[in-house]
Amino acid sequence: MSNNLTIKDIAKRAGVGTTTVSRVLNDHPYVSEEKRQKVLEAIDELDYRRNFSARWLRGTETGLIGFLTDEVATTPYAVDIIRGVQEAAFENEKVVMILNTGRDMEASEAVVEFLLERHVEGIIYAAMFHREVKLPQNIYQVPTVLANCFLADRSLPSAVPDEVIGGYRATKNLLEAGHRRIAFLNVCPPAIPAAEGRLIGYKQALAEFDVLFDKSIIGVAIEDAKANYVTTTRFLEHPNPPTAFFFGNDRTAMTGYSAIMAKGLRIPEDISVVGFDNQIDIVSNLIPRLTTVQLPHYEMGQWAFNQLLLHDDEDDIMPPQELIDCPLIEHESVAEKTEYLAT
Amino acid sequence: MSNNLTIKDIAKRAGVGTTTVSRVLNDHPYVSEEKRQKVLEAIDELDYRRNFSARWLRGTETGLIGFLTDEVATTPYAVDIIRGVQEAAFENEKVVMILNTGRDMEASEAVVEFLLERHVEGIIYAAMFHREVKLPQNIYQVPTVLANCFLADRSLPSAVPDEVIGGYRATKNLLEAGHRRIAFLNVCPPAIPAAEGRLIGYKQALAEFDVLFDKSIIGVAIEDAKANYVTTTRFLEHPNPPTAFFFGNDRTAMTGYSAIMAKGLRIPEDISVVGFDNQIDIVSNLIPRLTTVQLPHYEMGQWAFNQLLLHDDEDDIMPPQELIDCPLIEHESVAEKTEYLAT
DNA sequence: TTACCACATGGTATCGTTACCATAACATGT
DNA sequence: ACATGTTATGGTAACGATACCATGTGGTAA
Repeated sequence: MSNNLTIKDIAKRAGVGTTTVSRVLNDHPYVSEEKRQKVLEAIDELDYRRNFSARWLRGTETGLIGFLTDEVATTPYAVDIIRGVQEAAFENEKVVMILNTGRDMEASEAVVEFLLERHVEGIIYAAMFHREVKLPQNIYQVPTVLANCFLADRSLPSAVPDEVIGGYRATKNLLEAGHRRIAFLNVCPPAIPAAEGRLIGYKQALAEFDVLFDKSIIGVAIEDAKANYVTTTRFLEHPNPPTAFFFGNDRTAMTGYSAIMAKGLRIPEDISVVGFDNQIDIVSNLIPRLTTVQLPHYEMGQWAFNQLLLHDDEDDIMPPQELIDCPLIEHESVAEKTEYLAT
Repeated sequence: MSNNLTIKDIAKRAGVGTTTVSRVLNDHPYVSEEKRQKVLEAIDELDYRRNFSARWLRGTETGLIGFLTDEVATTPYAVDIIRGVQEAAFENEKVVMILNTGRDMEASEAVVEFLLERHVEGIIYAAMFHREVKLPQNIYQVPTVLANCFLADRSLPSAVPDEVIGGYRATKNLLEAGHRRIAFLNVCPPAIPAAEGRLIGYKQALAEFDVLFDKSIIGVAIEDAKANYVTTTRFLEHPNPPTAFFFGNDRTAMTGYSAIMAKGLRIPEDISVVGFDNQIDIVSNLIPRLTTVQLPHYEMGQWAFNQLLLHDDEDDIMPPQELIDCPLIEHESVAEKTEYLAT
């Protein structure tokens, strides 16, 4: 039922002034232990709850953080960004409003307006996949931090995955297992940071092990499983075929498994495989489970929130652009390639 | 920058009273077109935004809806429930606060308390998978609706998937393609509604086609890919092997693909497969794409929100328990089994 | 003794908006 | 002419919590 008690009610009940009640509620000093107890009892007995609207009205702070995204709330990929933000926010007594905007600017602007109307203290903008974003101008009216995306002019703080280290770790893992011919089905289009970074990491690892980069076993992973299947098959039929595959994402690795098995080859005995993204449902239901690289969604969310708390004061200094590590998650899809080690 | 304009400021600027401004803002009658224009101009020029805290303080309504869940925000499975709620809420000018609670009662109670402190108008409680839930007592202090879960005593409105029709559709699809031996790896434990319902649906469809229920090709799909792989293999080695599989979820179907292919069998030419859940990343990256049954997450979210809007007045009448349809999503993993049709 | 400070306490103005009341102009019906 | 109703308008008291100010106690240093 509607319980509309105010601090006046408990003040009366406890036989004190409203100010004293407020002091107890906010842990302010100058309240005798005796009265504090009385107030707490009264609160308990009447089962009173503070009205946060009134509270925030007085202080001009709303305690609201906006979480804006192109479509992250809709998709499973980056759900952990939300979790990261949420947990950090909860600890800081902030409330997160999650909204998604379409991709077009006008819709975004309207949603930002919605947040501004509610006087959010800050906005976190997250993208579903690591990419450059363009934001509506009105977002600058409130502190904003980006997660899993960035602006061309770097005018806002931003956290993105360190794709290079991810690509490096995946490749190095295969090299250390003795593989020297490692096919790479990179994500695409090639201009996006994931594709660029992972390729650099791949090359770095190869160079470290004195393996020449061979363009003929580099392909692209697109959003069409059939096409990826064909690409994988083609590489397996290469005159000098790879002994290992590095797939740009776990979904493609999954399709790759099919192609490899269809050729009568075993994983990892004949072919080793590494993926990227650590999509848990895919990774743990492949046989054998897929070794992959984790995208730091949770960490980006946490970083973004904490950045927002700081952001308040500092202003025109260069906004930080954070690269967050991508750890390797090892499972059973990589095996030693002893013949090569022997050479 | 901090822009602390109030309706007083625009009242002054427009040369009218604050009441008139408020009337314009809320589309109330009794404002001349002339003054309405002046006010709108002033709002535009000063780029004023309403303070929702003050607004809600006055009206006692906070416009807040709490979305509570055991772990849905953490997992990709039921993300669409959120989307359903969110979109309905946005249209109704409500703000959704998403929070997750652990499984234990004390944590839940604390999180509900957090929501109550903020005077939410209602709570939607969602579960990650369809199951019975127990809720902390304090949740009854505010209208609450359940999505993808239910209470033993049915004391709150609830929307759950119609598992029976789902199981029926999946099985019927295989029967219509001519299959008569259909292995079923049901979800488990057997006491959960998903397992019970789908089994009933499976039996119903068999009965309709005069096929006897054969316990020897019924198994369980557990959260261990290896074990499911073994189960699938075992069924394939059955003296009278199935020509089709109905897997209790897409993850298990995915593992099933591996087991079937490892036997040198083709999908769908030799073996037809149907899944359950419509987990998009799995469904569309299997080769061939998996025919499956959709869980109505989005619809449950929408239903729950709309129910909350109604719930306000009605009280002790029996709270509705809604069964929501599970449509079949057809892809390429099912093929005609003409031999059987010929018999 | 006086002056000053730390602690304790409550009254009240205030935050920005809207509900309510009061006022006024003008039209309509009797 | 007068009562009654519709439209327009603005002043002001709430809403509930907190910041600020005022007051009062007791203790300690000068």
